[in-house]
Amino acid sequence: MSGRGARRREPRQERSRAMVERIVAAGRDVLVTRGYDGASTNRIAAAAGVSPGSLYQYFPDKDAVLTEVLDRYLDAMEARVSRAFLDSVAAAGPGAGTAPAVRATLEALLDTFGEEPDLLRVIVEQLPRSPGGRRAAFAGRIDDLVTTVLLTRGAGDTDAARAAAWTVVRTVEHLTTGFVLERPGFARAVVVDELTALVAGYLDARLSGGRVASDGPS
Amino acid sequence: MSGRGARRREPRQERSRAMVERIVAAGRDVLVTRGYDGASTNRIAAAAGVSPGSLYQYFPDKDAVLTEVLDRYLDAMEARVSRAFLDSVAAAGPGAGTAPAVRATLEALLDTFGEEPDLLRVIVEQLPRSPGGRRAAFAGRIDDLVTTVLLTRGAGDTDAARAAAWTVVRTVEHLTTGFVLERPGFARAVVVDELTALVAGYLDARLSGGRVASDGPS
Amino acid sequence: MSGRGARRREPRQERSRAMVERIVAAGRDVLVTRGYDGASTNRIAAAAGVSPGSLYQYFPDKDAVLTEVLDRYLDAMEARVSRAFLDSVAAAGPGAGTAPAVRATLEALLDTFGEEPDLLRVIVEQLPRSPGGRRAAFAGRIDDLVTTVLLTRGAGDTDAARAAAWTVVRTVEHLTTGFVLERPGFARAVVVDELTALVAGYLDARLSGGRVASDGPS
Amino acid sequence: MSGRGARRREPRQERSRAMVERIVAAGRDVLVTRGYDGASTNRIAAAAGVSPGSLYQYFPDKDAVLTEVLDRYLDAMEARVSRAFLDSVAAAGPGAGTAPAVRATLEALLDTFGEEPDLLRVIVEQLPRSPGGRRAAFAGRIDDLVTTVLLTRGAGDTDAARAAAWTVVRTVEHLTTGFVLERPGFARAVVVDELTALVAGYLDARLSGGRVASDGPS
DNA sequence: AATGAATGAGCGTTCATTCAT
DNA sequence: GATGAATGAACGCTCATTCAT
Repeated sequence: MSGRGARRREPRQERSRAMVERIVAAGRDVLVTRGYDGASTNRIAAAAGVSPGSLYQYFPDKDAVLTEVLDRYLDAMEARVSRAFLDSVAAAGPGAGTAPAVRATLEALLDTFGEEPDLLRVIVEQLPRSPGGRRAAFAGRIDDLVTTVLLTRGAGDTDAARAAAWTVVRTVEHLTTGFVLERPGFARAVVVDELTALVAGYLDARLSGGRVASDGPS
Repeated sequence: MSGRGARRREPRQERSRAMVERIVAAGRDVLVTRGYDGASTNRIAAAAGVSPGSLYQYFPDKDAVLTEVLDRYLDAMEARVSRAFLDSVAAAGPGAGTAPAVRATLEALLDTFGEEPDLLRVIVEQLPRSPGGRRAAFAGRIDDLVTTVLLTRGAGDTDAARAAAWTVVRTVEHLTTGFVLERPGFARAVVVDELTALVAGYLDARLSGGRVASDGPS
Repeated sequence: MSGRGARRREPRQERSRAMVERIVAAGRDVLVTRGYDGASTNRIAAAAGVSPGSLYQYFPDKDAVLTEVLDRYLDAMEARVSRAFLDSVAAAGPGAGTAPAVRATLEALLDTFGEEPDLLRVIVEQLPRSPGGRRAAFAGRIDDLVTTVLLTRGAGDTDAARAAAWTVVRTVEHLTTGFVLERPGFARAVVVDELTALVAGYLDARLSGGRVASDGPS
Repeated sequence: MSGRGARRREPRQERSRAMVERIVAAGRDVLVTRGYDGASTNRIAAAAGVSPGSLYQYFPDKDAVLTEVLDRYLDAMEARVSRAFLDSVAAAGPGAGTAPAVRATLEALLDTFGEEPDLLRVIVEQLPRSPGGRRAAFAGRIDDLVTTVLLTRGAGDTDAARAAAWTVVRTVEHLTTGFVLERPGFARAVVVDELTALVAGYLDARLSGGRVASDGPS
């Protein structure tokens, strides 16, 4: 995961595609069962029923395999999160506060993260993050999505919306995954309530009257 | 970084203490310059101007060196964060909202995290986190601190205070480090404003009237 | 040499088999030239003209290489010793005393041990013996062989035959190897005579009249 | 144990002598409890309550310590074995066969070897023997002793006596230690009987009529 | 004499990667 | 393409030995 941006070659044949699939699936399994340190190329190739040499036919190096595993997880996440967010926004309608949409989004997120906690854990706890890497890109796209919605909901200028989006996206991402992985001593309903209060309160203030900070900005 | 709690021996002599210092400093440097994977014992020893054998007179294994580097960083953090938080609370006084205290704490946090961004980066991005490890313990102690203050400020029952503390601590931790490491396209003052709005709004609602969620709890 | 029974993988190809041969041969050479302590994996690999990694494709650990060297020596020994013993017994015929058979066996043994005295020396002098290890097993099988022959020759009960076999096997093994390794100041013919007298006298007494000890047993 | 003949310096002072004692005692203990591979200089020094540097004040290298441990064991053995042998010879008187003396010697030997089986085991199974080393010298001195007695009992020429002594000494040594360490499935009394028959039969033939080998010498 | 901190060559082993088949 | 044997640099760590104090 040394952020060199190594990508796999595009397979041209059906056979090749199947091989890539097996390798990625094996990479995922080995990653989950043996951890990042145990995810050696030889082990992944063996788990895929493929020779080490073949692995290198499709992936330039070890990181590329794990990057692909991560990419797929992140792509699936992004699709579900985007959809859940947009559905929630649509369902809540324009009139009310943001709380219903936030709450619905949170529920969807917790459902999603809870589905593969083992993979989530190894990604969050063991996979090195590269500064300009996939996770940053992922978050950046969610930022854009939320920014757009905020702007349509009457947030002030673009910069303010971006800042607000950056803030809530990271907050929600970190606390939902944190809840799933830490399993702190309170119920899921509690986190949902708290996070809804936290985020909806913030967004409502941001959207209605613009600047709020009663103690004056710095 | 296997949280088995391996600790270095207590040095008995000034000479020994100096050696430990050199090794820890070298560990820090190598960690920053070569990353977690590049932080081999031989490299750390060489950077410290010391033989590999000497390293093992003071540290039982490789993890112990990096754990010590992390511990020192975390201990310093905890001291500064705790102090900044308590000072901010005291300075703001009981009457006003929480915004001034939150803002002051955030400023202190950003100052602190901004001092060694390279080390912060490698810690956040590359060091494996173990579930019961030092970083969890660190966060747990900050949770306790904030919980206590919330209770003295009129939060409801202990459980509610704990949930609120868990929420704001993770939010503030993640967003302040995120700002320092991501360098998103807006100014520090903006994050401070946004985070102050986010957190103070949440806490004020939590402290004044108890449950707030206007859309009804789940 | 930790008798955990680690065995090498079965080579699948001719190429592989050749590699195993080279490694085992190199292990033998290094063992003989540098001694047990000098028989490091890297040295063996280098002597075999092979990388350390290759060694570990065929042997699970260091001990497995040396165990294989020892096994081959012992297997060859056992085959030759068994054959020589049985041939000698057959050639001597049932009527006469045991002396001719004993003498022929001794000659064969001294021939055999004298062929690779360097390897014999390092095995006897430097290789750790584990109580339940290969050497014990080797001796045990020879014990069985001799026991069987003694029983067919009219030894008393099984227990007596086992004790007699145990006695003569160890005696012969130790004195023949001792002669080869110590090179005491007398000729090979002398040892053969003395050992023949020692063993044949004992066996003849045991086989003819049963208990002999004229001073009375304890 | 590389047979380079390294010896410790002679201590000149009482203090020094005490230190040597502690080191040797610690060497013995560590050897027995941790085996040959576990008997590192640092461990021995620590067990002796002495610094590694001090150990090297009295012993030129690691082997010298273990050699000293072995020497003391061997010296004690030699004293006891010699005495037992000579006492047995004297007690049996000149008239009878050799059986009573052999039997008494065997009993004494088994008593002696049985006293510290742990140390005996590690010496026999793990300590490298050097060709011209202490154990050879030990056996050589016993050879001389037995040779002398055989000559006084009417053995033929010196060479014949030496060969007979060499033969019986190795036989008795190997089988008595073998019985103690192997614990084969029969009683001590059985080994005593068998060995007595083996050795006494041989010696009686050698002493009475000279050459015996009925099948003709080679 | 005595200490014990310091050394550094060397150990057994792994694994990302290559390349002859 | 696909294989899998082969590579070799590097790893974490040990320990006999030295030497400044």
